[in-house]
Amino acid sequence: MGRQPCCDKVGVKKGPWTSEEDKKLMNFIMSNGQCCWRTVPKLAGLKRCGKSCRLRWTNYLRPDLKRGLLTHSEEQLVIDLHARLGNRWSKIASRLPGRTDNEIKNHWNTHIKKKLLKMGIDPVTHEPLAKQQLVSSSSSSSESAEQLPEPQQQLKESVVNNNDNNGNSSSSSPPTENSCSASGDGDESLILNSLWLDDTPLIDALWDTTPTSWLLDCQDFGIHDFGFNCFNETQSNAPQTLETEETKWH
DNA sequence: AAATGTGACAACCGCCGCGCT
DNA sequence: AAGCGCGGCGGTTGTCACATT
Repeated sequence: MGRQPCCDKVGVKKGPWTSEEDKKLMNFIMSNGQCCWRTVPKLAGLKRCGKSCRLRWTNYLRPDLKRGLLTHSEEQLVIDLHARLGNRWSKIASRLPGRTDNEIKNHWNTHIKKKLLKMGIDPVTHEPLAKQQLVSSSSSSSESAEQLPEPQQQLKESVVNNNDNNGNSSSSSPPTENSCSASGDGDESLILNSLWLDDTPLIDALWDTTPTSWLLDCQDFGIHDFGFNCFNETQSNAPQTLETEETKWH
């Protein structure tokens, strides 16, 4: 005999939350704290599944949440962490204060993924698409027919090297990019250890000192057009960008 | 101005690991 | 020790808003 079910799916409301429901849930959590989600809907007077309440709270109602688009620095950080961790959105989110896994996942799927594809980078493996085509010539996928120009190859390599340095400044063997893909597992424990042991705030600290910001700098005009001058400019502007964009969103 | 297409985001679904009974 | 539910996670879908034709 285990526990009682989280909710008897009969009479459980679905769909978008109303402001009334939000208020009830918010009031309940604020006065009682987060505990035992199964009982929350009953005690808070909600006809929702406990799971739904938890999701609503963590993704929307939590007072420490930032709202609005991810900032430049956050986006860069997400890309870097994704290269290391794959689709482990909760792990990625844990490194971005005020952001939820759902939010980051959505942003990845709607923004970053497309940007990387546009730049000729596979959003799953973070490898240049042209390079992948050489390896697996059988794949005639039409996802992106763009060829990767030479300069980007060099830049991409700098990303790889940079990632290695960031996460593994210690003597442990640096992870390969393939080991970071959603399916790959190889040295991930090492990667994770190095990430979790590193308590320095990743935003700004990680990216402002690295050449990887080229990824985002190139996003708007396409890979064929970028110039290298943008690096220094953007790096020096990054902190301001972060600040201004954050204040822009309530 | 209306119809259609596209993008963005909130929410749901199903699976998994852990801990409780 | 085994079974079961809870909480958490990642993938997917639904819906709304905005852009384009």
